[in-house]
Amino acid sequence: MSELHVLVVEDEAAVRELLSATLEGAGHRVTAVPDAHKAKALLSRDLPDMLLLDWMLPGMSGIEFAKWLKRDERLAAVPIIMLTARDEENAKVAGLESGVDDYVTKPFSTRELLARMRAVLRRAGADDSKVIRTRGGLALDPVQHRVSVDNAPLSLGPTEFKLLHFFMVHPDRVYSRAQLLDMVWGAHAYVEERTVDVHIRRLRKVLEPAGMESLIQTVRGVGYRFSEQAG
Amino acid sequence: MSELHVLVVEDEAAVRELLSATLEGAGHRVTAVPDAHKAKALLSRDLPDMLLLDWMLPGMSGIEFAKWLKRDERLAAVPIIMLTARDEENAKVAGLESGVDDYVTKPFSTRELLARMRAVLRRAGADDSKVIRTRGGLALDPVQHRVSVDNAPLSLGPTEFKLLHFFMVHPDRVYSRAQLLDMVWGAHAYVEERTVDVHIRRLRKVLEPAGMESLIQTVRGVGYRFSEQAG
DNA sequence: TCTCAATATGACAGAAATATGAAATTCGAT
DNA sequence: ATCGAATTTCATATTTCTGTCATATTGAGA
Repeated sequence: MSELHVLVVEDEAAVRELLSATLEGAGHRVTAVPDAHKAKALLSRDLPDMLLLDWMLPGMSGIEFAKWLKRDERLAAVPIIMLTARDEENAKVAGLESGVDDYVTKPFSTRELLARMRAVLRRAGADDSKVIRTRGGLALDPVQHRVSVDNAPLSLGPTEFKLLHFFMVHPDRVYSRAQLLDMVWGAHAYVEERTVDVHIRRLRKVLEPAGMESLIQTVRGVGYRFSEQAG
Repeated sequence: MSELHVLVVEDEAAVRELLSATLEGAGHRVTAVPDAHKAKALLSRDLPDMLLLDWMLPGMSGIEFAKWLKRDERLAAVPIIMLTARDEENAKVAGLESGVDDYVTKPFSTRELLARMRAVLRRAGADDSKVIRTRGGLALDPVQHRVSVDNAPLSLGPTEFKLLHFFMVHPDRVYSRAQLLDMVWGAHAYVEERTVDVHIRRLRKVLEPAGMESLIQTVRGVGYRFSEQAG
Protein backbone atom coordinates (compact mmCIF):
# COMPACT_ATOMS: atom_id res chain seq x y z
CA MET A 1 0.00 0.00 0.00
CA SER A 2 1.83 3.01 -1.16
CA GLU A 3 1.27 6.53 0.03
CA LEU A 4 -2.41 7.42 0.02
CA HIS A 5 -4.49 10.49 0.47
CA VAL A 6 -7.10 9.71 3.09
CA LEU A 7 -10.04 11.90 3.99
CA VAL A 8 -11.30 11.41 7.54
CA VAL A 9 -14.78 12.60 8.47
CA GLU A 10 -15.28 12.32 12.21
CA ASP A 11 -16.84 14.75 14.63
CA GLU A 12 -14.93 13.87 17.76
CA ALA A 13 -11.68 15.80 17.71
CA ALA A 14 -9.85 13.20 19.77
CA VAL A 15 -10.64 10.38 17.38
CA ARG A 16 -9.81 12.62 14.47
CA GLU A 17 -6.39 13.32 15.84
CA LEU A 18 -5.77 9.73 16.62
CA LEU A 19 -6.63 8.73 13.09
CA SER A 20 -4.47 11.44 11.59
CA ALA A 21 -1.53 10.42 13.70
CA THR A 22 -2.01 6.75 12.96
CA LEU A 23 -2.35 7.17 9.24
CA GLU A 24 0.42 9.69 8.90
CA GLY A 25 2.60 7.38 10.89
CA ALA A 26 1.88 4.76 8.26
CA GLY A 27 3.05 7.14 5.58
CA HIS A 28 -0.26 8.46 4.30
CA ARG A 29 -1.45 11.97 3.70
CA VAL A 30 -4.47 12.80 5.82
CA THR A 31 -7.13 15.47 5.69
CA ALA A 32 -9.53 15.43 8.63
CA VAL A 33 -12.82 17.29 8.88
CA PRO A 34 -15.58 17.16 11.50
CA ASP A 35 -18.69 16.92 9.30
CA ALA A 36 -20.15 16.01 5.94
CA HIS A 37 -20.53 19.61 4.90
CA LYS A 38 -16.83 20.37 5.14
CA ALA A 39 -16.05 17.06 3.52
CA LYS A 40 -18.15 17.97 0.51
CA ALA A 41 -16.31 21.23 0.13
CA LEU A 42 -13.01 19.42 -0.02
CA LEU A 43 -14.28 16.74 -2.34
CA SER A 44 -15.34 19.30 -4.87
CA ARG A 45 -11.72 20.08 -5.62
CA ASP A 46 -9.63 17.14 -4.52
CA LEU A 47 -10.40 13.45 -4.77
CA PRO A 48 -8.90 11.32 -1.98
CA ASP A 49 -7.92 7.68 -2.40
CA MET A 50 -10.05 6.58 0.51
CA LEU A 51 -12.66 7.86 2.90
CA LEU A 52 -12.94 7.05 6.60
CA LEU A 53 -16.40 7.95 7.71
CA ASP A 54 -17.86 8.05 11.18
CA TRP A 55 -21.31 6.54 11.43
CA MET A 56 -22.66 9.21 13.73
CA LEU A 57 -22.10 12.67 12.30
CA PRO A 58 -23.75 15.96 13.14
CA GLY A 59 -26.09 17.20 10.45
CA MET A 60 -25.89 14.53 7.79
CA SER A 61 -25.28 11.00 9.09
CA GLY A 62 -22.53 8.82 7.76
CA ILE A 63 -25.01 6.62 5.95
CA GLU A 64 -26.72 9.52 4.27
CA PHE A 65 -23.38 10.92 3.28
CA ALA A 66 -22.30 7.59 1.82
CA LYS A 67 -25.48 7.41 -0.21
CA TRP A 68 -24.94 10.93 -1.44
CA LEU A 69 -21.41 10.04 -2.51
CA LYS A 70 -22.51 7.00 -4.39
CA ARG A 71 -24.89 9.06 -6.45
CA ASP A 72 -22.06 11.18 -7.81
CA GLU A 73 -20.23 9.43 -10.59
CA ARG A 74 -16.92 11.00 -9.84
CA LEU A 75 -17.11 10.27 -6.11
CA ALA A 76 -18.72 6.86 -6.28
CA ALA A 77 -15.40 5.21 -6.97
CA VAL A 78 -13.78 6.32 -3.73
CA PRO A 79 -13.71 3.40 -1.31
CA ILE A 80 -15.37 4.04 2.04
CA ILE A 81 -14.62 2.50 5.39
CA MET A 82 -17.13 3.30 8.08
CA LEU A 83 -16.29 3.66 11.74
CA THR A 84 -18.92 2.29 14.10
CA ALA A 85 -19.15 1.83 17.81
CA ARG A 86 -19.66 -1.64 19.18
CA ASP A 87 -23.29 -1.04 19.95
CA GLU A 88 -24.07 0.17 16.48
CA GLU A 89 -23.90 -3.22 14.91
CA ASN A 90 -27.11 -2.58 13.08
CA ALA A 91 -25.30 0.15 11.20
CA LYS A 92 -23.63 -2.58 9.23
CA VAL A 93 -26.79 -3.78 7.64
CA ALA A 94 -27.85 -0.29 6.64
CA GLY A 95 -24.35 0.50 5.51
CA LEU A 96 -23.95 -2.51 3.30
CA GLU A 97 -26.90 -1.31 1.34
CA SER A 98 -25.58 2.19 0.91
CA GLY A 99 -22.35 1.18 -0.72
CA VAL A 100 -19.92 1.21 2.17
CA ASP A 101 -16.95 -1.05 1.47
CA ASP A 102 -16.08 -2.12 4.98
CA TYR A 103 -16.43 -1.40 8.68
CA VAL A 104 -14.16 -0.94 11.56
CA THR A 105 -15.62 -1.24 15.00
CA LYS A 106 -14.38 1.15 17.65
CA PRO A 107 -12.21 0.64 19.49
CA PHE A 108 -9.90 -0.70 16.83
CA SER A 109 -6.18 -1.23 16.58
CA THR A 110 -3.96 0.55 14.13
CA ARG A 111 -3.20 -2.80 12.70
CA GLU A 112 -6.79 -3.68 12.06
CA LEU A 113 -7.55 -0.38 10.41
CA LEU A 114 -4.58 -0.58 8.09
CA ALA A 115 -5.34 -4.19 7.27
CA ARG A 116 -8.87 -3.32 6.30
CA MET A 117 -7.72 -0.40 4.22
CA ARG A 118 -5.40 -2.70 2.40
CA ALA A 119 -8.14 -5.23 1.84
CA VAL A 120 -10.57 -2.65 0.53
CA LEU A 121 -8.00 -1.22 -1.82
CA ARG A 122 -7.13 -4.64 -3.07
CA ARG A 123 -10.77 -5.33 -3.80
CA ALA A 124 -11.11 -1.93 -5.43
CA GLY A 125 -8.41 -3.13 -7.75
CA ALA A 126 -5.49 -0.86 -7.02
CA ASP A 127 -3.31 -3.68 -8.12
CA ASP A 128 0.16 -3.11 -6.95
CA SER A 129 0.97 -6.74 -6.83
CA LYS A 130 1.90 -8.03 -10.26
CA VAL A 131 5.29 -9.39 -11.11
CA ILE A 132 7.28 -6.94 -13.21
CA ARG A 133 9.63 -8.35 -15.84
CA THR A 134 12.17 -7.02 -18.26
CA ARG A 135 12.94 -8.62 -21.56
CA GLY A 136 16.39 -9.48 -20.26
CA GLY A 137 14.99 -11.86 -17.66
CA LEU A 138 15.00 -9.65 -14.62
CA ALA A 139 11.84 -10.11 -12.56
CA LEU A 140 10.58 -8.43 -9.42
CA ASP A 141 7.73 -9.92 -7.45
CA PRO A 142 6.24 -7.46 -4.96
CA VAL A 143 4.13 -10.11 -3.27
CA GLN A 144 6.91 -12.56 -2.65
CA HIS A 145 9.29 -9.67 -2.24
CA ARG A 146 11.84 -11.34 -4.46
CA VAL A 147 14.03 -10.35 -7.35
CA SER A 148 15.46 -12.84 -9.80
CA VAL A 149 17.31 -13.09 -13.08
CA ASP A 150 16.21 -16.09 -15.11
CA ASN A 151 14.79 -17.56 -11.93
CA ALA A 152 18.04 -17.26 -10.06
CA PRO A 153 17.31 -15.22 -6.98
CA LEU A 154 19.16 -12.02 -6.22
CA SER A 155 19.55 -10.69 -2.72
CA LEU A 156 19.20 -6.98 -2.13
CA GLY A 157 18.66 -4.77 0.88
CA PRO A 158 15.41 -2.96 1.64
CA THR A 159 16.36 0.34 0.02
CA GLU A 160 17.79 -1.31 -3.06
CA PHE A 161 14.60 -3.30 -3.40
CA LYS A 162 12.44 -0.21 -3.21
CA LEU A 163 14.68 1.61 -5.62
CA LEU A 164 14.61 -1.16 -8.17
CA HIS A 165 10.86 -1.52 -7.73
CA PHE A 166 10.38 2.16 -8.43
CA PHE A 167 12.60 2.02 -11.47
CA MET A 168 10.84 -1.02 -12.89
CA VAL A 169 7.46 0.63 -12.49
CA HIS A 170 8.76 3.82 -14.12
CA PRO A 171 11.24 2.78 -16.79
CA ASP A 172 12.72 4.84 -19.59
CA ARG A 173 12.61 8.07 -17.72
CA VAL A 174 15.28 10.12 -15.97
CA TYR A 175 14.84 10.96 -12.32
CA SER A 176 16.87 13.48 -10.43
CA ARG A 177 18.35 12.52 -7.11
CA ALA A 178 15.80 14.76 -5.41
CA GLN A 179 12.95 13.00 -7.16
CA LEU A 180 14.29 9.59 -6.25
CA LEU A 181 14.59 10.65 -2.64
CA ASP A 182 10.97 11.76 -2.68
CA MET A 183 9.65 8.66 -4.34
CA VAL A 184 11.77 5.99 -2.76
CA TRP A 185 12.77 7.39 0.61
CA GLY A 186 9.59 9.38 1.13
CA ALA A 187 8.91 13.06 1.35
CA HIS A 188 10.19 13.55 4.86
CA ALA A 189 13.63 12.06 4.52
CA TYR A 190 16.47 14.37 5.39
CA VAL A 191 19.24 12.76 3.48
CA GLU A 192 22.11 13.95 1.33
CA GLU A 193 21.53 13.69 -2.39
CA ARG A 194 24.83 11.89 -2.73
CA THR A 195 23.36 9.04 -0.74
CA VAL A 196 21.39 8.12 -3.82
CA ASP A 197 24.66 7.47 -5.63
CA VAL A 198 25.64 4.99 -2.99
CA HIS A 199 22.45 3.01 -3.26
CA ILE A 200 22.63 3.11 -7.03
CA ARG A 201 26.07 1.69 -6.64
CA ARG A 202 24.82 -1.07 -4.37
CA LEU A 203 22.02 -1.91 -6.75
CA ARG A 204 24.40 -2.11 -9.68
CA LYS A 205 26.70 -4.33 -7.70
CA VAL A 206 23.91 -6.85 -7.18
CA LEU A 207 22.89 -6.75 -10.82
CA GLU A 208 26.45 -6.98 -12.04
CA PRO A 209 27.02 -10.73 -11.76
CA ALA A 210 23.95 -11.22 -13.93
CA GLY A 211 25.20 -8.70 -16.42
CA MET A 212 22.23 -6.45 -15.82
CA GLU A 213 24.04 -3.48 -14.39
CA SER A 214 23.57 -1.54 -17.60
CA LEU A 215 19.86 -1.24 -16.86
CA ILE A 216 20.71 1.47 -14.38
CA GLN A 217 22.02 4.35 -16.42
CA THR A 218 23.67 7.55 -15.29
CA VAL A 219 22.50 10.72 -16.97
CA ARG A 220 25.26 13.10 -16.22
CA GLY A 221 24.13 16.38 -14.74
CA VAL A 222 20.57 15.14 -14.31
CA GLY A 223 20.16 11.86 -12.49
CA TYR A 224 19.49 8.20 -13.24
CA ARG A 225 17.34 6.18 -15.55
CA PHE A 226 16.22 2.57 -15.76
CA SER A 227 16.03 1.35 -19.32
CA GLU A 228 16.54 -1.72 -21.42
CA GLN A 229 17.77 0.35 -24.31
CA ALA A 230 21.50 0.95 -24.35
CA GLY A 231 22.82 4.07 -22.58
CA MET B 1 -23.29 -21.65 -0.02
CA SER B 2 -24.00 -25.28 -0.71
CA GLU B 3 -26.02 -27.55 1.47
CA LEU B 4 -24.90 -27.31 5.03
CA HIS B 5 -25.50 -29.14 8.22
CA VAL B 6 -26.50 -26.57 10.79
CA LEU B 7 -26.87 -27.23 14.49
CA VAL B 8 -29.25 -24.85 16.23
CA VAL B 9 -29.11 -24.51 20.00
CA GLU B 10 -32.03 -22.43 21.21
CA ASP B 11 -34.35 -22.93 24.13
CA GLU B 12 -37.45 -21.21 22.86
CA ALA B 13 -39.36 -23.68 20.79
CA ALA B 14 -40.90 -21.00 18.60
CA VAL B 15 -37.56 -19.54 17.56
CA ARG B 16 -36.20 -23.03 17.05
CA GLU B 17 -38.97 -23.86 14.65
CA LEU B 18 -38.59 -20.59 12.83
CA LEU B 19 -34.90 -21.20 12.34
CA SER B 20 -35.44 -24.74 11.18
CA ALA B 21 -37.99 -23.63 8.68
CA THR B 22 -35.87 -20.75 7.43
CA LEU B 23 -32.74 -22.80 7.00
CA GLU B 24 -34.43 -25.80 5.52
CA GLY B 25 -36.18 -23.47 3.15
CA ALA B 26 -32.73 -22.32 2.06
CA GLY B 27 -31.74 -25.90 1.41
CA HIS B 28 -29.79 -26.77 4.53
CA ARG B 29 -30.01 -29.70 6.84
CA VAL B 30 -30.93 -28.62 10.36
CA THR B 31 -30.69 -30.22 13.76
CA ALA B 32 -32.26 -28.20 16.55
CA VAL B 33 -31.82 -28.81 20.27
CA PRO B 34 -32.92 -26.78 23.28
CA ASP B 35 -29.76 -26.77 25.39
CA ALA B 36 -26.01 -27.17 25.52
CA HIS B 37 -26.19 -30.57 27.09
CA LYS B 38 -28.10 -32.09 24.21
CA ALA B 39 -25.88 -30.25 21.77
CA LYS B 40 -22.79 -31.83 23.28
CA ALA B 41 -24.31 -35.26 22.91
CA LEU B 42 -24.84 -34.65 19.23
CA LEU B 43 -21.43 -33.12 18.69
CA SER B 44 -19.74 -36.18 20.08
CA ARG B 45 -20.72 -38.17 17.04
CA ASP B 46 -21.44 -35.72 14.27
CA LEU B 47 -19.71 -32.47 13.37
CA PRO B 48 -21.96 -29.80 11.84
CA ASP B 49 -20.75 -27.17 9.40
CA MET B 50 -22.06 -24.34 11.51
CA LEU B 51 -23.54 -23.60 14.89
CA LEU B 52 -26.32 -21.14 15.67
CA LEU B 53 -26.21 -20.49 19.36
CA ASP B 54 -28.65 -18.61 21.52
CA TRP B 55 -27.03 -16.31 24.01
CA MET B 56 -29.39 -17.17 26.85
CA LEU B 57 -29.54 -20.86 27.39
CA PRO B 58 -30.74 -22.83 30.38
CA GLY B 59 -27.95 -24.50 32.27
CA MET B 60 -24.84 -23.50 30.41
CA SER B 61 -24.96 -20.08 28.73
CA GLY B 62 -24.15 -19.59 25.09
CA ILE B 63 -20.86 -17.92 25.93
CA GLU B 64 -19.78 -20.68 28.24
CA PHE B 65 -20.71 -23.21 25.63
CA ALA B 66 -18.76 -21.35 22.98
CA LYS B 67 -15.71 -21.30 25.21
CA TRP B 68 -16.07 -24.97 25.86
CA LEU B 69 -16.23 -25.63 22.15
CA LYS B 70 -13.14 -23.59 21.43
CA ARG B 71 -11.16 -25.61 23.89
CA ASP B 72 -11.79 -28.81 22.00
CA GLU B 73 -9.50 -29.17 19.03
CA ARG B 74 -12.00 -31.03 16.96
CA LEU B 75 -14.85 -28.64 17.67
CA ALA B 76 -12.92 -25.38 17.65
CA ALA B 77 -13.11 -25.17 13.89
CA VAL B 78 -16.89 -25.09 13.72
CA PRO B 79 -18.01 -21.52 13.01
CA ILE B 80 -20.44 -20.07 15.52
CA ILE B 81 -23.08 -17.43 15.02
CA MET B 82 -24.66 -16.20 18.20
CA LEU B 83 -28.25 -15.07 18.48
CA THR B 84 -28.77 -12.13 20.82
CA ALA B 85 -31.70 -9.98 21.76
CA ARG B 86 -31.48 -6.28 21.13
CA ASP B 87 -30.91 -5.45 24.77
CA GLU B 88 -28.07 -7.93 25.09
CA GLU B 89 -25.60 -5.90 23.12
CA ASN B 90 -22.95 -6.43 25.76
CA ALA B 91 -23.04 -10.07 24.84
CA LYS B 92 -21.08 -9.13 21.78
CA VAL B 93 -18.09 -7.99 23.73
CA ALA B 94 -17.97 -11.15 25.76
CA GLY B 95 -18.67 -13.21 22.70
CA LEU B 96 -15.90 -11.80 20.56
CA GLU B 97 -13.50 -12.87 23.22
CA SER B 98 -14.79 -16.38 23.39
CA GLY B 99 -14.33 -17.12 19.72
CA VAL B 100 -17.77 -16.43 18.35
CA ASP B 101 -17.59 -15.60 14.66
CA ASP B 102 -20.57 -13.32 14.30
CA TYR B 103 -23.86 -12.18 15.78
CA VAL B 104 -27.39 -11.86 14.68
CA THR B 105 -29.69 -9.67 16.71
CA LYS B 106 -33.25 -10.83 17.23
CA PRO B 107 -35.50 -10.14 15.51
CA PHE B 108 -33.58 -10.76 12.30
CA SER B 109 -34.50 -11.18 8.69
CA THR B 110 -33.92 -14.38 6.78
CA ARG B 111 -31.77 -12.43 4.41
CA GLU B 112 -29.55 -11.12 7.13
CA LEU B 113 -29.09 -14.48 8.76
CA LEU B 114 -28.16 -16.18 5.52
CA ALA B 115 -25.86 -13.34 4.56
CA ARG B 116 -24.00 -13.60 7.82
CA MET B 117 -23.72 -17.34 7.51
CA ARG B 118 -22.20 -16.90 4.09
CA ALA B 119 -19.78 -14.29 5.37
CA VAL B 120 -18.70 -16.42 8.30
CA LEU B 121 -18.16 -19.46 6.11
CA ARG B 122 -16.17 -17.43 3.67
CA ARG B 123 -13.97 -16.13 6.44
CA ALA B 124 -13.59 -19.58 7.92
CA GLY B 125 -12.14 -20.64 4.58
CA ALA B 126 -13.85 -23.45 2.81
CA ASP B 127 -12.28 -26.85 2.68
CA ASP B 128 -9.87 -26.54 5.46
CA SER B 129 -9.45 -30.19 6.00
CA LYS B 130 -6.92 -31.51 3.54
CA VAL B 131 -3.41 -32.51 4.50
CA ILE B 132 -0.89 -29.98 3.24
CA ARG B 133 2.53 -31.17 2.14
CA THR B 134 5.75 -29.60 0.99
CA ARG B 135 8.14 -31.24 -1.43
CA GLY B 136 10.65 -31.52 1.37
CA GLY B 137 8.45 -33.96 3.29
CA LEU B 138 6.81 -31.63 5.77
CA ALA B 139 3.14 -32.45 6.22
CA LEU B 140 0.41 -30.79 8.24
CA ASP B 141 -2.90 -32.48 8.89
CA PRO B 142 -5.52 -29.98 10.04
CA VAL B 143 -8.00 -32.67 10.99
CA GLN B 144 -5.66 -34.72 13.11
CA HIS B 145 -3.90 -31.57 14.16
CA ARG B 146 -0.53 -33.13 13.51
CA VAL B 147 2.69 -32.10 11.83
CA SER B 148 5.33 -34.48 10.59
CA VAL B 149 8.50 -34.65 8.55
CA ASP B 150 8.80 -37.86 6.57
CA ASN B 151 6.21 -39.38 8.89
CA ALA B 152 8.19 -38.53 11.99
CA PRO B 153 5.89 -36.43 14.15
CA LEU B 154 6.85 -32.99 15.33
CA SER B 155 5.45 -31.44 18.46
CA LEU B 156 4.49 -27.80 18.43
CA GLY B 157 2.38 -25.53 20.57
CA PRO B 158 -1.03 -24.23 19.55
CA THR B 159 0.15 -20.88 18.23
CA GLU B 160 3.03 -22.43 16.35
CA PHE B 161 0.62 -24.85 14.79
CA LYS B 162 -1.70 -22.09 13.65
CA LEU B 163 1.21 -20.08 12.35
CA LEU B 164 2.62 -22.97 10.38
CA HIS B 165 -0.83 -23.82 9.10
CA PHE B 166 -1.34 -20.31 7.87
CA PHE B 167 2.05 -20.29 6.21
CA MET B 168 1.48 -23.60 4.49
CA VAL B 169 -1.84 -22.43 3.13
CA HIS B 170 -0.27 -19.18 1.94
CA PRO B 171 3.24 -19.98 0.81
CA ASP B 172 5.61 -17.86 -1.26
CA ARG B 173 4.30 -14.60 0.00
CA VAL B 174 5.67 -12.10 2.47
CA TYR B 175 3.52 -11.18 5.42
CA SER B 176 4.20 -8.30 7.73
CA ARG B 177 4.02 -8.91 11.44
CA ALA B 178 0.78 -6.94 11.50
CA GLN B 179 -0.74 -9.15 8.84
CA LEU B 180 0.32 -12.29 10.65
CA LEU B 181 -1.24 -11.00 13.85
CA ASP B 182 -4.45 -10.34 11.97
CA MET B 183 -4.53 -13.67 10.25
CA VAL B 184 -3.20 -15.97 12.94
CA TRP B 185 -4.10 -14.21 16.18
CA GLY B 186 -7.21 -12.45 14.91
CA ALA B 187 -7.99 -8.82 14.28
CA HIS B 188 -8.82 -8.00 17.86
CA ALA B 189 -5.65 -9.29 19.42
CA TYR B 190 -3.84 -6.47 21.13
CA VAL B 191 -0.37 -7.87 21.09
CA GLU B 192 3.08 -6.48 20.42
CA GLU B 193 4.40 -7.04 16.94
CA ARG B 194 7.61 -8.41 18.38
CA THR B 195 5.67 -11.31 19.76
CA VAL B 196 5.53 -12.67 16.25
CA ASP B 197 9.30 -12.95 16.28
CA VAL B 198 9.18 -15.15 19.32
CA HIS B 199 6.74 -17.56 17.80
CA ILE B 200 8.69 -17.60 14.57
CA ARG B 201 11.67 -18.48 16.66
CA ARG B 202 9.89 -21.36 18.35
CA LEU B 203 8.57 -22.64 15.06
CA ARG B 204 12.04 -22.61 13.57
CA LYS B 205 13.38 -24.39 16.61
CA VAL B 206 10.95 -27.22 16.07
CA LEU B 207 11.72 -27.44 12.36
CA GLU B 208 15.45 -27.22 12.89
CA PRO B 209 16.24 -30.85 13.78
CA ALA B 210 14.57 -31.87 10.54
CA GLY B 211 16.58 -29.28 8.64
CA MET B 212 13.44 -27.47 7.57
CA GLU B 213 14.05 -24.22 9.37
CA SER B 214 14.91 -22.53 6.09
CA LEU B 215 11.28 -22.73 5.05
CA ILE B 216 10.59 -19.83 7.36
CA GLN B 217 12.41 -16.89 5.83
CA THR B 218 13.00 -13.46 7.25
CA VAL B 219 12.43 -10.60 4.85
CA ARG B 220 14.20 -7.77 6.54
CA GLY B 221 12.20 -4.62 6.89
CA VAL B 222 9.02 -6.37 5.79
CA GLY B 223 8.17 -9.54 7.63
CA TYR B 224 8.32 -13.30 7.08
CA ARG B 225 7.73 -15.69 4.26
CA PHE B 226 7.20 -19.43 3.98
CA SER B 227 8.80 -20.80 0.87
CA GLU B 228 10.54 -23.86 -0.45
CA GLN B 229 12.69 -21.75 -2.71
CA ALA B 230 15.96 -20.66 -1.19
CA GLY B 231 16.19 -17.35 0.62
C1' DT C 1 45.76 17.77 -23.45
C1' DC C 2 44.35 19.92 -19.25
C1' DT C 3 41.00 21.29 -15.85
C1' DC C 4 37.10 21.06 -13.18
C1' DA C 5 32.85 19.38 -11.86
C1' DA C 6 30.18 15.30 -11.51
C1' DT C 7 29.98 10.60 -10.47
C1' DA C 8 31.88 6.09 -8.74
C1' DT C 9 33.63 3.47 -5.14
C1' DG C 10 35.21 1.57 -0.72
C1' DA C 11 35.21 1.98 4.12
C1' DC C 12 33.22 2.91 8.54
C1' DA C 13 30.60 4.16 12.50
C1' DG C 14 26.07 4.65 14.06
C1' DA C 15 21.35 3.10 13.62
C1' DA C 16 17.83 -0.18 12.93
C1' DA C 17 15.94 -4.64 12.67
C1' DT C 18 15.94 -9.22 14.11
C1' DA C 19 17.26 -13.26 17.04
C1' DT C 20 17.36 -15.22 21.34
C1' DG C 21 17.00 -16.53 26.17
C1' DA C 22 14.50 -15.86 30.20
C1' DA C 23 11.23 -13.74 33.30
C1' DA C 24 6.46 -12.43 33.97
C1' DT C 25 1.80 -13.16 33.05
C1' DT C 26 -2.34 -15.40 31.65
C1' DC C 27 -5.56 -19.06 31.42
C1' DG C 28 -7.35 -23.41 31.86
C1' DA C 29 -7.25 -27.86 34.36
C1' DT C 30 -7.12 -30.34 38.61
C1' DA D 1 -6.94 -22.12 45.19
C1' DT D 2 -2.93 -24.09 42.97
C1' DC D 3 -0.20 -26.00 39.32
C1' DG D 4 1.45 -26.02 34.82
C1' DA D 5 1.53 -25.16 30.06
C1' DA D 6 1.39 -21.59 26.80
C1' DT D 7 1.91 -16.91 25.69
C1' DT D 8 3.58 -12.32 25.95
C1' DT D 9 6.82 -9.15 27.24
C1' DC D 10 11.35 -7.73 28.30
C1' DA D 11 16.45 -7.33 28.09
C1' DT D 12 20.31 -8.31 25.57
C1' DA D 13 23.08 -10.11 21.74
C1' DT D 14 23.66 -10.24 16.76
C1' DT D 15 23.15 -9.20 12.34
C1' DT D 16 22.33 -6.24 8.61
C1' DC D 17 21.59 -1.78 6.69
C1' DT D 18 22.35 3.30 6.13
C1' DG D 19 24.20 7.62 5.45
C1' DT D 20 28.38 10.09 5.14
C1' DC D 21 32.96 10.87 4.08
C1' DA D 22 37.39 10.54 1.70
C1' DT D 23 39.37 9.37 -2.43
C1' DA D 24 39.52 7.73 -7.19
C1' DT D 25 37.73 7.99 -11.71
C1' DT D 26 35.34 9.82 -15.56
C1' DG D 27 33.67 13.03 -19.00
C1' DA D 28 32.87 17.54 -21.23
C1' DG D 29 34.55 21.65 -22.70
C1' DA D 30 38.42 25.03 -23.08
